[in-house]
Order: sequence, then structure tokens, then C-alpha cells
Amino acid sequence: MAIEAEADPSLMPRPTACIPQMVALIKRLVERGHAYVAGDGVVYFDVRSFPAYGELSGNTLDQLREGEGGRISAEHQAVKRHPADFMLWKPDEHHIMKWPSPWGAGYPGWHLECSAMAAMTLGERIDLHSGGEDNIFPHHECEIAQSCCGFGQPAFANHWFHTRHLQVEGEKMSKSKGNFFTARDLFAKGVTPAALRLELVRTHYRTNANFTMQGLRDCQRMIDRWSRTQQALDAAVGLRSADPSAVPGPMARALEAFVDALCDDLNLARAIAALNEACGEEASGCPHAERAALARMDSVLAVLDRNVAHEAPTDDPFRAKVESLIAQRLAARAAKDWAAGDAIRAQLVELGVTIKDGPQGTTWMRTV
RNA sequence: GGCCGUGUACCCAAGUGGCCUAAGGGGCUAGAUUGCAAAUCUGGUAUUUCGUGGGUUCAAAUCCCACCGCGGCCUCCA
Repeated sequence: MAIEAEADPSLMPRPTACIPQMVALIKRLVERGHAYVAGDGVVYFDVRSFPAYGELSGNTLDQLREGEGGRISAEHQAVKRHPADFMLWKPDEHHIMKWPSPWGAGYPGWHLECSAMAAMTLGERIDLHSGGEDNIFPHHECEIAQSCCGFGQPAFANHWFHTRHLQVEGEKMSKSKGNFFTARDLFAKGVTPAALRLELVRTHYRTNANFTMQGLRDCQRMIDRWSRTQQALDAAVGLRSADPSAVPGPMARALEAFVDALCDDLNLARAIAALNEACGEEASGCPHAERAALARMDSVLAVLDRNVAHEAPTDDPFRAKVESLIAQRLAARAAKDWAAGDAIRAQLVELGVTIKDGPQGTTWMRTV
């Protein structure tokens, strides 16, 4: 699902568009002695033919507990050479999705599509593979086995990057608890895509991130400060021409620390701290270079362009009511009737609206 | 039974042997500013303390062992 807090990936291959590649891969695995057709006609990968099986997850074949996942039947297990052997092709004339193959019309095993699509779009050996922690075993383990054995590569991915699951208010998300939010709901409440994005990415990938409404507010404050710094730099750029000889300012220095932190196992929390500190320092250096350094950091965070809450429609009754109350309050204040003005402000707070009196007039936003 | 990750202040979250009398943000708090607020700016906010109990070391949040909590996985859900 594409949401406004994310950018779309540039390649989105479809498993159903590479069935021939999957069939070809199975053929190679069978030819090389890494796969076999069992008594029920199903093609299985022979895990014992690949000694590195289990290295990614730390599992060993003798310690895995057969059937622990609760999704395999004794009937299927009985035909395998080893309980851990996994399905590559299942002939099934009655399945909702089926394609022709040398082993009969049927469908591929679910690990296979990734090996085939990776080889098709990126190469037989790739640099980086990411995924959720729930897929480390068996899925990624099986992809490694298929790709290494099928393509004769010493490794499938040079680096594996597994994110831990997201929790909500300290608890795991579940449908039965109903403790989850959709991006649409949050945006409708006035949450900016920027705040949602930062709340989701700011935790190190190897720890369980905890999504909270308070965290969303915390993120919004950080983003607003960065945004003010950006506006100040934009203004300074308009006033001065570039000065390549100027000593680096806070943003240029922060960029170094920022990159250094990211190079240390994607330490985004430390990178964000560097940016925060720079925003607290007095501006110096060439504003053009400073603005470029901030933009460079934001190319990773990608929040400054998303820091806009969804506006309620102009004809929305809620919006009309808020603006009417603000007009009444301004009139009361103009008459120095502070009590009336404060009473109206209390009404607005009650409605979930935060107002701000500035030199350019009064602005309002929904309270998140 | 086994494997993987994780546990730091009120909250989020860095730090993986000495520069830690523990970064950064939020919150709270005092001040500046404001009619009062909000926003903004300035200061304060973990002093044998880093899940618990042992151990190693001149030195441990950081290393070792055990235990506890939380999250994930064990091959036909993708």
C-alpha cells in the first residue's frame, strides 16, 4: 500500500509474471540433486543437500521442532526425506491458481518467488535483502538455499537487514484488541505524514518500535524545529550569494555526524540527535552550503516536504465553526474583552483545536 | 526443546570496557516574551544508577554465567 508517508519503490515485480523463471529454477535444483519429487508428486527442496542451511537464523536441523508452526499436516510430512524439506512445486488441478509445469499443473512454493524475482530483476547474488523478523526463518533461509544451490553462488545476499515488529502503546498489535491505526485515520485527525513517517522510522531497526500518540507529538515538534531552520536558511540564501570559502556551519558539521551515524548500522537515532543539536546552534557558515547540508539530511528523513496536515474541506461545517469562533474571539480581543475571548478559546480547545496568535494573525490546527 | 532480537530517567531513545558524575527529543519545572495562553528562547531535571542475582577486571550500562520480562520463528498462511 502506498501511503503519503512513504516513497514508492521503483521496481515492483509480480510473482505471477515470473512463473517460467520459477519452473526453470526448480529444474536446475532437481538436476543438481538439491530437489526431488516425493511420492505424492510434490517437488521438495532437500535441505540436507545444503550444509549452510540454518546459518542465517542460527537454527540447526536436529534442533528444529517438527510441526511447531502448526501449519503442516502429518500426511505431508510423511512423504518428505527430511521433515524440514520445503515445497517447491505442488501439482494441484483444483487450485484457484495453477500453471503448467513438468510436474503437472499446479502452483509454486512460496519461498521460490523471491529467488526467481531477485535473479530476474537484480541478479543471482544481491547486495542487500531486508524483511520483517517473522521471515528470517524459514522464508529467508529457504531463499538462500534455493538461490545458492540453483545458481551456484556462494551467497544470496551480502547483507541481511531484519526489522523488528511495530507495537502500539507498548502492546503488540492485534485485530482482536483493535489497537491499531490506519494512516488514513491518523491523517484525518490532523497528523502530518511527516510525523507519522518519523515516528515509524526513528527507532533502530533491531528493536521493537513502539508507536504512540505521544511519540507522534514528539516527532512533530522535532520536525517543526527543523522546518523553521530550513525557512531561516531559505531566507538567508535569498540575501547572500554563495561563499565557498566560509567555514562550515552547524548543518555542514551535523551532516558529517549524521552520515557517520547512519554508517554505523543505520543508527538513525544518533543521526537525528546530530541534526537536533545543529538546529539549536547559532547559524553560521555559507547559507547555501548550510541549506544543502540540511537538504541532504532530509533526503534520508524525507519529512520536510511532508510536514503538512490534511486540510478539512472549505465547506466542512467543522472548519466553518472554528473560523467563526476565531473571528468572534478576535472581535472580543479587539474590544479588550479578555474574558469573552478566553471563553471562546476554551471552546476551541474543547473542539480539539489549538490556536496560535502571531504577527500574521491567528492560525489554528487540530490538536493531535 | 532449540534459535534470533531486546530490556537505559515520567515517556521515546543513544551509548557495547576508562573521555559515562549516561547523548538527543518529549514531558515536567523556573525565567524571558505574552492582556492571559499557545508558539518561541534560556536554565534545571538518572550523583555507587543502566531488568534481577552472581562473577571477571585496577576499571563494566558495556565482558562472562544464571534467571526474569517483552517481541519473533521452528518449513503446505504468504
